[in-house]
Amino acid sequence: MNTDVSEILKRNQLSVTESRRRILDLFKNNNGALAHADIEKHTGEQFDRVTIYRTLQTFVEKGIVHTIPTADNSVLYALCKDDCEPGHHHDNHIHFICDQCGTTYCLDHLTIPQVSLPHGFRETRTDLVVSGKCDKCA
Amino acid sequence: MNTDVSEILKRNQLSVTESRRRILDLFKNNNGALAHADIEKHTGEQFDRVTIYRTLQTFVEKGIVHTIPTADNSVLYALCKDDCEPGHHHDNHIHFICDQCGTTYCLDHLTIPQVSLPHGFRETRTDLVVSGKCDKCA
DNA sequence: TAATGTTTTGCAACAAAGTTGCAAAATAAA
DNA sequence: TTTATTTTGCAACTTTGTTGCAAAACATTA
Ligand SMILES: [Mn+2]
Ligand SMILES: [Mn+2]
Ligand SMILES: [Zn+2]
Ligand SMILES: [Zn+2]
Repeated sequence: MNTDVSEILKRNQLSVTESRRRILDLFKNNNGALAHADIEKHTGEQFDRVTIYRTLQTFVEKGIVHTIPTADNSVLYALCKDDCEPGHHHDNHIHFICDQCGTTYCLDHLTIPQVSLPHGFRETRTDLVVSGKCDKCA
Repeated sequence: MNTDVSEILKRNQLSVTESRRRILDLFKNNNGALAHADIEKHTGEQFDRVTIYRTLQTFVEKGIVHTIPTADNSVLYALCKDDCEPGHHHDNHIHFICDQCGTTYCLDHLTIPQVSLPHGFRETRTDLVVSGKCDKCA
């Protein structure tokens, strides 16, 4: 599993460091989305807060994880499963946030419908976030 | 225009205070969305930061304005045009955020398409936010 | 209009979240 | 192994948001 993670880092021209391996590993073994605070909890006192911020930022830039906007103004991060590239994400799937348990699901098989914008408007990114209760909490 | 604004406040069982009139007026004369910082700028040193926070919170609760989630983790507020009620918003329209000029548009005539969720998932709120370049910046 | 009760405001103090510069440590390249 | 490059942790700081409480503003009633 570590080799797996290291491969991803190398493929993206990133130095393989302990924090990056550890954080990427967390995403791999946690098929929901993670907030900055979640990562801080899971990694304990192991890494500095600043390192986590910078690592997440790097991962987003490289197209390894994508961000998910939420109604309550907290940023969530989840692994990219599509062929995302630096500066150009393709995670056009719907996200579901459970109000009860807090879990965020990447609904990979549900693609975001095409929106026909008013004349002159150019789309570069679309987020479709549904919140409510998940199957376990309903 | 002030009477207009006062009416809205009274209709929602809110005391008519200067800060509430002023802030609601801002929304009326600004048909995009406003961030907390925007309001702080427009009203100058007139009101305390805390008052603005509390006023926005009150407006959201009463269904006078609604929030718009953004990819960059900043909360935006916009006037409700539909028949929103306390604790129950009906602003199911698409939002567009221009990366260039920063303007946020409520695309009232574009309703959010129905999403068929996996079995057991219950929807309570759906946000569809498109970002890119608006007609003025394209 | 004036007196009274209720709500809202501003202040201060605090907590949480995020950013930046820089020297030390870790990693990659030679 | 040595050297060059990148990343990390620390400290200090900024920005954003929250809370308790007394003073001020507002609504109500007489
Ligand atoms: Mn996702
Ligand atoms: Mn809107
Ligand atoms: Zn749940
Ligand atoms: Zn624009």
